[in-house]
Amino acid sequence: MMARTKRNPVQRRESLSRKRIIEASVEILDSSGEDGLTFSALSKRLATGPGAIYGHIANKNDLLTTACDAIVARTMKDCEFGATPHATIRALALSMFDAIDAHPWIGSALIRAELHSPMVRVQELIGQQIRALRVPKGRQWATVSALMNYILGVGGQNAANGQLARKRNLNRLDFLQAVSNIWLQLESTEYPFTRSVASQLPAHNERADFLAGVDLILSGVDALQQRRRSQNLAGETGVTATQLESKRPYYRGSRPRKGPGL
Amino acid sequence: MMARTKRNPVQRRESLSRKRIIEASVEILDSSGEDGLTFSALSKRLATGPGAIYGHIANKNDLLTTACDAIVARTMKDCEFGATPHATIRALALSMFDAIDAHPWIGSALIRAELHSPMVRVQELIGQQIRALRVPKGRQWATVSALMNYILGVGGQNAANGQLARKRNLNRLDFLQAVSNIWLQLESTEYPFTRSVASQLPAHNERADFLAGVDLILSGVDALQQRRRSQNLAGETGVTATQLESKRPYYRGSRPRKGPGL
DNA sequence: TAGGCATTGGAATGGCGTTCCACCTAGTTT
DNA sequence: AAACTAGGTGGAACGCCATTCCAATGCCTA
Repeated sequence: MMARTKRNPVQRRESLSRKRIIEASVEILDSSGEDGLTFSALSKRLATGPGAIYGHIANKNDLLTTACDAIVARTMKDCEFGATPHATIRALALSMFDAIDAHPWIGSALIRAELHSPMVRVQELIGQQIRALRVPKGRQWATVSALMNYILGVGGQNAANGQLARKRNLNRLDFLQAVSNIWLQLESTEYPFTRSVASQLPAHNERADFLAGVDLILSGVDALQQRRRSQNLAGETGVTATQLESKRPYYRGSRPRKGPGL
Repeated sequence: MMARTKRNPVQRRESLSRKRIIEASVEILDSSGEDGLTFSALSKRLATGPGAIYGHIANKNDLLTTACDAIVARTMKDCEFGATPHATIRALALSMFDAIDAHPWIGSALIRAELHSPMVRVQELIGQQIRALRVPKGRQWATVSALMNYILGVGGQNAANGQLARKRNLNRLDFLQAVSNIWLQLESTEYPFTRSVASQLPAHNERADFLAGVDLILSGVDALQQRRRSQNLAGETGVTATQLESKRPYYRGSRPRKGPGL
């Protein structure tokens, strides 16, 4: 029979490892952006060939997701807990906002990521705070979704703006001015709101506005909590089921692929 | 001198046009997914060569953004207005949710889109409702951001799940079961919340939960409005400025590119 | 020390977005 | 009516990329 004892799956020299590959990927992503991460660039930096990398990583998606997860994990470990659930959520939100700003590629990587991995970390921490706020079970999911999507959405948008500005060789202010001008040139009859916001755009503070949104959602949580308490309701669903027929029979498979098992 | 009379910029036969190209793109995207849209597939369908397309479209990004915009514009035109701003926002949210579900590629296209175009349409309609609710100027932007990011974020996530399920040849229920199982296998000490939600996952109703999130945010809007009224404040900023030093000097250009002028 | 096999790395592959340029045609000029 | 011309057209070609393949390598086990 063959060897069954495999304490270490072979540990050669300074050999390749998933960890080393991810570290190198993060370095490349941070220095050269998303487009900079290619298997040839990566293998050059690791002094090897592209083929070797595939011994440790499934494909580029895997690479991006894992790199993203590394940053998210690090961010959430360093994130300070606040005295109250509200404070903790705000702290987490700001940490994520800054992390995405510092590593803009996270934004798009989070989308590509397949359900588990990075998002779940965020979901968990927010969820714990939501539980601490005694939000009823039936509403927890929607509440966490609202917060998580806001944080990742606005964070990603902000980062995308930064990348766009860099591509155009503009600094923050010039970029916002340019956007403002474009918005001001829209049809005033069709775009009254956008035009009215346009002028405030260059002066606005991304982080302050970002936090204001978090507070808005949190105040919604509080309001529903208070209403529930004063009415002494079970409040399990909380959904007024309006227009709730789904229009399609949902998805049904056609094109088979391989990919790692979920 | 040369000809200056150019009534039509030349109209050959059934000639190519930006419109025809976008229509064909949408058809391909809907039938074959995001990966199916290639310039060779597109030019084959249009009975021409890839080069001809570049006379009307800048690049693939342009193609995707414009196709996305076409769907968003159509969706918002068909979207019914409600009796109240709340009702209108809910109707819009559901319309977008369904549109993204029907055209899953919109989700990723919206991210790639460069600031203007599709997002602005959504932003405008929500903004108009927010104004109708008499939210003070200083809070409008954060409010619209919260709603828009929630709608597009959750919608995109839902669509991504659908695509993932299709790729794995699973129907909705089996897919949710699989995700639920993965979540249940997480460390119970580290992931108490995620585990607690996992069991509810297969039974949950995406659209109901989605709407619940919209209502959550709207209730936050209402709560802040009532507080403002009862306290009779101007409430211009509404941000309690905690931890608001930005850590980096923001972005500063390095890599020049070409691309169409903003 | 000898053998075996997982790891390695570079060459090869197929496909993509994009560019290039010879051709063609509609509209203008003579 | 015939020649001209500018710009739309389409197919070939380019460079780059993710991914695969396989011969060579070197570590572990026996």
